[in-house]
Amino acid sequence: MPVDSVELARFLIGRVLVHESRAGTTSGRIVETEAYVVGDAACHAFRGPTARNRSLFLERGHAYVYLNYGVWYLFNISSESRGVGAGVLIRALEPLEGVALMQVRRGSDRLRDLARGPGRLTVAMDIDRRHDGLDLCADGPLWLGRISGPAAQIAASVRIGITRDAHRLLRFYERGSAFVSGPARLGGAGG
DNA sequence: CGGCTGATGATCT
DNA sequence: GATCATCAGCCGG
Repeated sequence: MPVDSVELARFLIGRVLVHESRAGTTSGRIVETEAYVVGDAACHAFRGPTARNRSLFLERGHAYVYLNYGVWYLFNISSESRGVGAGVLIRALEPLEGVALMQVRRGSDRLRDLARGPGRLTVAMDIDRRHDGLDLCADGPLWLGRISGPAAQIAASVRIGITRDAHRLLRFYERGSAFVSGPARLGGAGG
């Protein structure tokens, strides 16, 4: 696993996220991420640890899950050494296993929309605060698997939905994927 | 497809 | 009391 937050954000594109829940197993291929780095005013850890964000300060590879807008859980992976607050937001998955279960959880049959967007993917995968702080590289219900499919062509853009440090190109996604969230016009930079 | 808006509640100041 | 790392639904072209 890369030592740098931006490297991790790129490294995660194409890898599989698996949740083995009581209701069944769901998994998806990560197609979109955003890095929230050290010294980044948009990062929740920017002002130091709190009860909510403490998982960002765990060794890289731990889950940070928080409630956004009082409605949606957003799933991140801590990305630096223990004591350093930074992480990678998982923004979209291409559904692999457990599509039928995802459809039930999401209340929708539309494959493309099941896990396209950070709030949708936690619903489809049934990820919430119970998973906050889990080591995603250890034995457990939620874990990171290997690369799925051919090597992805990765593009970069500005991050979505933030106002501070908004100009930085810290969003990464698989070029051409139908499962990437956000307006298409944000695409185009890098590769 | 792009643009807009209300919902909604934990968290932090 | 302000601030959100969003989403579904609605509208116009």
